[in-house]
Amino acid sequence: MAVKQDIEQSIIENIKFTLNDLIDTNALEIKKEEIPSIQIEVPREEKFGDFSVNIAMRLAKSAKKNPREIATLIVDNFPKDVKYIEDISIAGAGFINFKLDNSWLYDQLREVLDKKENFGRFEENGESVNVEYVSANPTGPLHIGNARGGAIGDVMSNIFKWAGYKVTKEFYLNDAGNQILKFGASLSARYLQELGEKVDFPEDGYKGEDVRLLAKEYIKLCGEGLKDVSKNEREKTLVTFALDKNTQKMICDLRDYGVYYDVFFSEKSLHNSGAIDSVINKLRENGAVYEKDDAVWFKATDYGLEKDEVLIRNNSVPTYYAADIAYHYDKLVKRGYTRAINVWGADHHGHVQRLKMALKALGIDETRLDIILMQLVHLVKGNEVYRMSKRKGDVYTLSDLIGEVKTDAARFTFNYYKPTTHMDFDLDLAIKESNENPVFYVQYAHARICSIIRKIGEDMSITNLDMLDKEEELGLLKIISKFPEEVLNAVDELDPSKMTKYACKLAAAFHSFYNAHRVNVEDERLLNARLCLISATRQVLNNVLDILGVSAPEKM
RNA sequence: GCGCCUGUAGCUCAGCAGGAUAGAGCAACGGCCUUCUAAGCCGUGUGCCAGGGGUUCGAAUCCCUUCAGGCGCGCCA
Repeated sequence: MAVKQDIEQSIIENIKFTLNDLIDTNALEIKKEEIPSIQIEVPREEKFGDFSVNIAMRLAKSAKKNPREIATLIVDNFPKDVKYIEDISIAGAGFINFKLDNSWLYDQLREVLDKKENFGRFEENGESVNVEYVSANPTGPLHIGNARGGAIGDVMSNIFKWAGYKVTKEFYLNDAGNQILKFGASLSARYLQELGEKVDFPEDGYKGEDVRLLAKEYIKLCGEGLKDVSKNEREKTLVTFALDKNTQKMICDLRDYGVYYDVFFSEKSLHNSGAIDSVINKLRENGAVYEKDDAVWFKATDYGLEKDEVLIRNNSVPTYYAADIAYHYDKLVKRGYTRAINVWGADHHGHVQRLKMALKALGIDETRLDIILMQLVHLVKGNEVYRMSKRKGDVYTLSDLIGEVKTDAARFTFNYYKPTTHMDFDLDLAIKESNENPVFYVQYAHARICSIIRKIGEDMSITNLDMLDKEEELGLLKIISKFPEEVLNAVDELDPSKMTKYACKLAAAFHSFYNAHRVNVEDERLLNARLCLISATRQVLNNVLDILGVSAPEKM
């Protein structure tokens, strides 16, 4: 627990104590059960102190008293000599504002220097979370939407780790189903075309150049032997070959992008292992399944959805939906993760409730599954709009992207906006103005600190911290103290952009300090104190950049 | 038609478990390097928080409704 959280907790406890006291002495005529949860916040304006509580206003109605009157009662009866609290005042409609003495900031600084790369990291909380992201069809290269999903998922995983969860990063490989059959037919057609045969290309096939290249490559490596085998066998062989190629390529591209996985989970394995049948049987036992038109249906309407859904088609092939239910059963029951987080494109939102209700029908608490729906990336280049369709083959790929924009900049940009933001990604701008990307602002702060420390040496003793009393020094310390709660906040909101925004705030506070004061001063005691301050700043910058998977350069 | 997301400064976006005078970056303009990295700092301006109703001590924030944009509503995934 960090210093700041301790203080907040102490204020809350003391207010509860005071309120109970006031009720016991009939100064406040309310029931103890009527006390709402006590909310504590940091006021926008410095002059309102360090912490603020609005409990007086919230009690006004039930206590039938003017908020300021209640605030006065609380303040007058608030315990004296609570650690760090210097002054309590009442302002506005009835806010109770707490002003702290600076010693808490110095304690905070000591804590950063003590915990170092673990400052902001929470102890294991016993929960395990499976974070699944990108999960693209391996029928073609990764596109820019996958790039956003990769950045969000990877950073969200890191945030969970810092917040004390045991994390598994997972990629769901969609290597089964209809689109694989289409992929096979496309490959087969290209294969035969390459060998000079006149065959029609399937209407809804994958028209991208990459499919032709895969066929060529197969011919080069394995020859023309598939010409005379059955269509079925040719397609199967080519698909196996191509999926493997594409999957390897995806893994490589993602690695270049700083995205690594713990588990690649194959959809096909669910079909082969009987997991799908087994989960459908469980649904059947729970009375959630019926048969109609030779197909097997899930009674989704019993769970508040608009219409029932097919689980097994009349050709006896399970749907993607059925596989996905089995997949999540595997995560939440067989593998026993306490939570599952999926990063999906917004075009899949219709699938969210369906999946959750199926889990409910299986007796699983569906709130254990959270879906981060990210809005699609709209790729623009000047006035041109890129349409991304794998089947048309007009794709701006992830490897195109990291060829033009540095990984650091791309990861930072994709995490600079909340997942719900509809993003326009202007390529010209991203490339041309890459120097204006806030990532450089943050990295520059880190490099600057390194430069100072290189110059004056790393030796310091953690003393004379109370010499840090300038506005910019205190401001920097306050931002530093916020880091742990920002981590928790990002987890609660499932929002990785909290981290980039925080990194920018921290860098800004440092740059302000840097321009206002020198570290390398005559007074050795002050020099030492400031060295502690920038050293802690560098540490926290390192920690937040670590979460973001962005490098912290020592020189720029 | 139904559902999800979005609408805040010229542009890109924060703020949305109701709270004090609505913020930041970019762009524009004016300052700041003979000493630690000017990829930086300091200062200046801008808002019918899409429109309209409601809820209450108080609404950008919650509810209803209208408008605008994006995305869904397959025995595709």
